[in-house]
Amino acid sequence: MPPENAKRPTIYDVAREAGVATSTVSRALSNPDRVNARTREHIVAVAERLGYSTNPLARALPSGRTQTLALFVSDITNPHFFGIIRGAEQQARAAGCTLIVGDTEESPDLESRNIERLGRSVDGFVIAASRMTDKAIKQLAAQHRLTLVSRQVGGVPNAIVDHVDGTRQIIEHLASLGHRSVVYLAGPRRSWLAGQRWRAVQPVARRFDMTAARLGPFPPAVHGGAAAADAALGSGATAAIAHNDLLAIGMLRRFAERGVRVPEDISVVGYDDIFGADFCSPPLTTLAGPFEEAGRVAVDLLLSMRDPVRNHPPRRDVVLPSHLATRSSTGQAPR
Amino acid sequence: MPPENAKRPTIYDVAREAGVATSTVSRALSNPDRVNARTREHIVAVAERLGYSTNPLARALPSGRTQTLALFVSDITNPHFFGIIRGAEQQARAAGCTLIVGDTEESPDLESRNIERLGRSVDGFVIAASRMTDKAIKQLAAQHRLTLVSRQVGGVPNAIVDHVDGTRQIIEHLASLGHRSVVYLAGPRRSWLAGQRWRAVQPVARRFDMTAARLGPFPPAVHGGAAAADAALGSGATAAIAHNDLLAIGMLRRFAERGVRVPEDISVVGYDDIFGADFCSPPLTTLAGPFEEAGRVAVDLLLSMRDPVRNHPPRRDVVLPSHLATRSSTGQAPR
DNA sequence: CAACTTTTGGCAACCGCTTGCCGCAACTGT
DNA sequence: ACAGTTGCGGCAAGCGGTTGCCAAAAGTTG
Repeated sequence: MPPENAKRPTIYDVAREAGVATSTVSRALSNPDRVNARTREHIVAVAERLGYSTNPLARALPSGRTQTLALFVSDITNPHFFGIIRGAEQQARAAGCTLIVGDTEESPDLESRNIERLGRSVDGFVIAASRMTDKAIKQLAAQHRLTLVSRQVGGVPNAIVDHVDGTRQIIEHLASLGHRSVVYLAGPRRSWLAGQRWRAVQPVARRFDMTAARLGPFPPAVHGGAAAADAALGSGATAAIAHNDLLAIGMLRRFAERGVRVPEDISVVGYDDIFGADFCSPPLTTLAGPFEEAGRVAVDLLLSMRDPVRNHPPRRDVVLPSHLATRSSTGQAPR
Repeated sequence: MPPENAKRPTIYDVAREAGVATSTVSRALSNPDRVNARTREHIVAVAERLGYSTNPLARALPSGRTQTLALFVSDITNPHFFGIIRGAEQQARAAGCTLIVGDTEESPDLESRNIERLGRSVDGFVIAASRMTDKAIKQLAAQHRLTLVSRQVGGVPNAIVDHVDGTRQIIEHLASLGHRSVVYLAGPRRSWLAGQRWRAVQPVARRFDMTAARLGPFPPAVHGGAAAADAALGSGATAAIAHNDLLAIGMLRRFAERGVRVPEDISVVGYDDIFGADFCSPPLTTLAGPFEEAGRVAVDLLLSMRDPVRNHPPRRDVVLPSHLATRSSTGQAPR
């Protein structure tokens, strides 16, 4: 028996069966106040009996509203995005929307191509950790409803976790442990966060009279850790700040291989507090943040662009607080 | 400037501009052989110039084909599903389809509700690690195109990793290390895999003259590990097989807390070989499998249901080979 | 050159639902 | 009792494509 063999009932079937016009059925179902309570009940009962359910495509065609949102993440295999995905999905569901999750595999091209492709069938986009240029984002934002996570571009609503303040926390923590020289292992060149973080490292390091160097870029994945670890060691710094936890974990592994003790010989810090950061060895000191919340906020911003509320100017640049999860990968600087 | 203010050109605009009928435009774009090469080129050029792109919704309405597939996983925060998601997405993209990924949060209700909700706007469903009953699945499969990952239900196409053989590998490995008693820490009652695995444990254990016990169910997450570890210890077994790596990692943590040495005091094995299994401490022995492939196959099966090929009966019950990733969490049985 | 086949393009009817506008009937106030 | 509201339901025109059917044009054949 092939599926879908029996045609599903339409609004016409319901109308005929209930002895009313299709418009009445439509209104009874989606605009309840517009029709008499008695008729509505009757229609609903008939619809129920026939097993009617409205076809979202047909509904979306005239209105252009699909009740669907899309979320793109730069690497779906990075547990960091879990929180964002789950938060976004919850919020979307709460608003009666479906969420499409897509992986753009670190490719700005794939980002814009996906957006172009889905443009008509989605009410808006959230892009997490976009790898596109500012210009490309602005251009896309002029054509489509768009919000960002972990990225700020003039005029485009976004939600970020405060990594500038977070970086301050990291440096202060390292300073308090007596470190005088720190190295930042950078993420991909296209990553906005990578630039921001490095820019945040410098002034704070200066304030604490530490030397700071940047190395990289490295692929923001575990396999990038080996090269990063070797480079960090070569730099002579006593503390290493990795672009993210994936990279940090890869570094820890490499250090273990080479017999370098963490934190006795070198301290390591990551960003994101991903799954695994608390049980790698040694457990990783890392900057944690409310990423689930960031996902929720980004969807909220998107929905408020779609359904603008009077006297309620859309928020932009929502900054969420971060905090340092201090674990054993950081310790007293070797003297 | 509000986005979407300028209406996008339709097929009518292109037709008018090119001086042909809409049907010709439609055919030129989607059925190239049906129109003269010269006219086609002209139409394509005009379409290009106007920035026309076809509205997928309008296209989907008459045909019922949306070129969209949905994948539901039982817990999107379990890294195990990464591979499946990525594989499915790649295959979907290769076929020109969009993939919707949804999290059903271990709830069979959410599974069926989601399917009901998306039924009309999607060409088919893949469910990974479904928590629904056989009956519910069969019923849904009669109404919708549906394939499964990590689940077998009579008649419904599916892709699984061979956990029966995998379980044999686990037991043999433990037997070879001198273990005589093993305990299986079960996953959720609704998990089909949990049942299958336990059923696979028994005969093999018997063959090797080991005693086997089952405890649980435990939530298949890190936080379920504490209770599981305590229970395993209480059972007196020298080896513990956890329902999945999340649970196993939680157990390792609890053992560490309680000062129980792994593998000296007790050996631990998991399933799935997730991100983190190789860097927890001790690194986890676990059953690995080609899950990315499983995701790909499930999408393939789905597509072949949608576009049946002559003399090409649909495959079902695709079984992929598994292999044991042996690490330090298993060792000689204590005498 | 007539008769016949094959291309090629147009007409118009859907696909299933929403919504602006209209008219009827019941209700209101004087 | 009559004109003026108001509430409720129906008509029909879209939304933007696809496609079966048909006719005109072009090509083929004897």
